[in-house]
Amino acid sequence: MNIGDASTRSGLPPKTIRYYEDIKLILPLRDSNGYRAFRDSDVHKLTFLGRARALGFTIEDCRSLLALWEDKERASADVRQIARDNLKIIEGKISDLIRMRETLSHLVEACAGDHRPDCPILERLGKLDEDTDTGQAADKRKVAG
Amino acid sequence: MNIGDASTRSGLPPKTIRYYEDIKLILPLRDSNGYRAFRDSDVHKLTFLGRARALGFTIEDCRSLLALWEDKERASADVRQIARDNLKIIEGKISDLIRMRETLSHLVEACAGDHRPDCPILERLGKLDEDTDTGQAADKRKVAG
DNA sequence: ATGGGGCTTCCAGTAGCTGGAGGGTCAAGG
DNA sequence: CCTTGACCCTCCAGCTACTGGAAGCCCCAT
Repeated sequence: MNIGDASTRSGLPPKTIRYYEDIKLILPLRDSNGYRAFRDSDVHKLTFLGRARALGFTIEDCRSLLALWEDKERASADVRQIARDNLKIIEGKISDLIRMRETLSHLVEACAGDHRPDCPILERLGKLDEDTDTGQAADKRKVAG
Repeated sequence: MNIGDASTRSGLPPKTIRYYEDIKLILPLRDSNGYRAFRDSDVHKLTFLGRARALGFTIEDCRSLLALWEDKERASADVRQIARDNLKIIEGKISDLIRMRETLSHLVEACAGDHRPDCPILERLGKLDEDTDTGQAADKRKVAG
């Protein structure tokens, strides 16, 4: 199976598949003409990767999950730990984003949005006195986006 | 004022400040020794930028907002439009992340997390039959993170 | 033989910084 | 006057997870 078919079946773009080979997440065979030759097991892995990525797992998480997936002796606790860590990260991003949404939606509502220059949004961003810093919880964490 | 003080006052790391100068968000003066010389207005802009970034605005948004902030003839509608677009993006990210959290938390709960290899998480990721793709809504949008 | 699509590699760029090397500057202390 | 240490400078590289594009080979149908 060539990369085009593997792409269709796994739902991942060819570019992404080549990238995954590059970083050694998959190791497809090669035909004599140099074309990648995907086995069903490769496609299966790609599908796995697509789903894991869609659930927010990083590439390195995926590498670990894939190894655990292939290890029939694995302990489910290992998998669960990775998933829980990811869940924590996702929850952190959600609360950061919700805080942003709160602030931003209040500001948007407060802004007349007409031809006049008066704008609570800019006032808030430029205010000198108060500490209007909105990023308290976003200290170390990379805020989603 | 040197970059260290500007950093302390604005809350942004020196590296970030240099980067902002690099991409021309700010244009501090220079002392004869080559050190950047920050005016109060520069620090004020940096603070503005820090707050805008904390609210999820992109660098290019920030550039526009800064221009509007300086333009005393601006229409508040222009500011509001940028803020609303950002709000939409944030809301999209939130719903993607909430979908991920849903799926992931169910899976984590379903997983025994012990020494045994049975694991619903891996089963779900590797399943062959059903379309368990979780990323329907995340098509084009870059899912937060 | 020619055309078109698919495949290959490699290079560069995206966003928004961050880390580090290698070196200049400045004020205080000995 | 010299050293020490905290600053500051520039430039290059790297992070995540791809994506776009150029240049060129391969294969099949007409």
